[in-house]
Amino acid sequence: MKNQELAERTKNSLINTARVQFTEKGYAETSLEEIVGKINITRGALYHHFGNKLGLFKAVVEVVQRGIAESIEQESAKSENSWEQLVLGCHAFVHAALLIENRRILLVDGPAVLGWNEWSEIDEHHSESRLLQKITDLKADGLIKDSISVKALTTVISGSLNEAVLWVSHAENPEQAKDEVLAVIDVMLNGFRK
Amino acid sequence: MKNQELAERTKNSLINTARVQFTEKGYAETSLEEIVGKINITRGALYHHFGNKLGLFKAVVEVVQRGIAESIEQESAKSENSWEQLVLGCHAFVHAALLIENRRILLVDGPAVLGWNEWSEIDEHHSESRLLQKITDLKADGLIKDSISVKALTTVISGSLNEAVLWVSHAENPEQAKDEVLAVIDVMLNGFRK
DNA sequence: TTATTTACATACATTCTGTATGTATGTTAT
DNA sequence: ATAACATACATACAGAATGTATGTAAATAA
Repeated sequence: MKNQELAERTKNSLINTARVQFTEKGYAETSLEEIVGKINITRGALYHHFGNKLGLFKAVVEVVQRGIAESIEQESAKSENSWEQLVLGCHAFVHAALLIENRRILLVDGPAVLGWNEWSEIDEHHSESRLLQKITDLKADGLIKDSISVKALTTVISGSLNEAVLWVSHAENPEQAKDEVLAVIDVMLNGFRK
Repeated sequence: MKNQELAERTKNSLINTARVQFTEKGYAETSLEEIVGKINITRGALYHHFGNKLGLFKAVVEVVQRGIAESIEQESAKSENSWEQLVLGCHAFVHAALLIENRRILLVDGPAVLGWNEWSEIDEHHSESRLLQKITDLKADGLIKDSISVKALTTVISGSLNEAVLWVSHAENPEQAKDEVLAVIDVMLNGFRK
């Protein structure tokens, strides 16, 4: 079993340093040599474990998504009220997505590099699926206006959160911007309530 | 003046075919040879006129943005009512962004390739500035809830529209999806109304 | 203990972008 | 009208990056 844990260690090292590089320079601008150089191995190891550059990126994306989903889960569990859980979840997403180690991969490069189909497939296993589930429940409980499509609403909310995070992160005063954005989101969510 | 119009023709050809290629294959996956090959010139001409690959992409983005902005302008002008103009503008954006020749460049590659700063700089000269202006006016006229920040609201609306378009374009039934999304957007906008 | 798989390294082929240079044609100044 | 210059490209080349094919030592299985 010494071989397996060695492999596991190299894979994790690759994912971790790749995440840093992808975050700092973006997918296209990071070379694989840059990544393997940081941990003193060669591209041979990388190609052995991940097949190609995209394979490594997907592995990084998985880690990022898992982290976000966990944050949301944790935060929204702080309330018993179903509607409050939605609000808490949205706020948690904003907080988590704002973190440097998540932002670019989650909001910019992820969708662009992987393309819509592959991206939403991954997304649906994580944060977006949580949001969809919550909204489906709220709709079933009659807490959301009847005229509204659950999937369309999920999309609209998700999109607004994404763009909001990007704006906040580039605002002159990010703290204030975050407050403003969260306030707008609260109003928005309330607008969908029955 | 014969030289100038020749140059203008080549530039337009490059922009047009580049737009097609960028739309079909994305920025990273299109090679410059592919573009110049289609119109039987060499990369020399391309580099002469646009400096580099990014320069050509920016030129394409400008064209796309201008088109979208014009659609919005035109549609929203169909009403005298200020609030209706906002709604019409949002709907027009959805329609325009859904067009194949705009979608990918506007919603996926544009922001990812150019990065937030450069993208918003271009965006602020076109569609986003129109939206911001409209919302600013509505706020000044007391038609929007007081607690809401104009810039944050603009961001939220813009983000929801973007994501909505992407979802509609990949839906099994795009026509229905579009109707659903527009309905959600109307509800959302109303939620911000005072 | 021999065979085979695993985890890499090394070497190489290919494909891009970008730059430097060459050239013919158009434009301007005298 | 012609010399000087600028423009609009084409051509050739350098450099970087991905991906693939092959080699190898260590671990594991037979």
